Amino acid sequence: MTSGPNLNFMSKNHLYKGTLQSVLLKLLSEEGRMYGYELSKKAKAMTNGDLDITEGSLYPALHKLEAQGLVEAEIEMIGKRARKYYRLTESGGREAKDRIEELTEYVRNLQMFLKPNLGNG
Amino acid sequence: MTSGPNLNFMSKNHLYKGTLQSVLLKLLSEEGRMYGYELSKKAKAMTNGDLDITEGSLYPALHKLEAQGLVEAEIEMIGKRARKYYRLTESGGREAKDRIEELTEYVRNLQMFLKPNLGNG
DNA sequence: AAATATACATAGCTTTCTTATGCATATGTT
DNA sequence: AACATATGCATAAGAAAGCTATGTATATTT
Repeated sequence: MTSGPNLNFMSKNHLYKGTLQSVLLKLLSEEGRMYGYELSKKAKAMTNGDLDITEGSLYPALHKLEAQGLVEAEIEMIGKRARKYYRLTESGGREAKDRIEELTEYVRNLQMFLKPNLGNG
Repeated sequence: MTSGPNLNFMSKNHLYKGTLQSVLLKLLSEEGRMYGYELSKKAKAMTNGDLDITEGSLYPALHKLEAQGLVEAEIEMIGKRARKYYRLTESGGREAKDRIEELTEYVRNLQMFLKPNLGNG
């Protein structure tokens, strides 16, 4: 690496704390069926490279969602490699809807907080 | 209170995880000089009642900001009661500016994430 | 061949926040 | 007067979330 240094230091992940489950549910509710690695890449792409979900967060989070009955998994072999696809359960679908609303309101509130004068604009 | 029950249960605080210091710095950068209790009330008012900064979060956070040299405190007696006013230091002012930018970008990214099709609207 | 990307997983740690508790004064209600 | 609520600060103990580090293995690119 002579020319392009890795800019992976100083990620802004800390702000996303508390949003991870909601983010995963949102993606699954749109794409229908995704696997872990795919989820993390998609999340990153959709947040301008800001949200870098590490494996240490991602997989435990997915397992937790599964344990809560919000998603269900299915392993698919791609050549010799196993891929674990997740999709929302019925209750997961309802939960996703709620979480997305909650996230949306949260964003609206943060925006109001940042620009109180433009709150109703 | 016979008619209006307390709706203090089920706060949505969890989403705000990671934003507390930034929120405090933002308020101080606008108001110039505030005390703890005032900060928590103002934050709540500015987020539609959503962000309820408890004392157990608030005071340790302020102490940490002080230890980092970002704010400085001054005790003022109101009658017999002590009030601790905080204001940004010079480096705190710079930090506040950075944090506010970061928060703004974060909100922008979350919004893009929630409505990718309206991203450039 | 070596490096990087894909793909999953878990243990241990740190940070952040919540709950619970404590103390004290001021104000409003009955 | 008594009681409840609001104001105002503080800390200890615990929970929750996420990060770092590590492990394993296949696929692709250089």
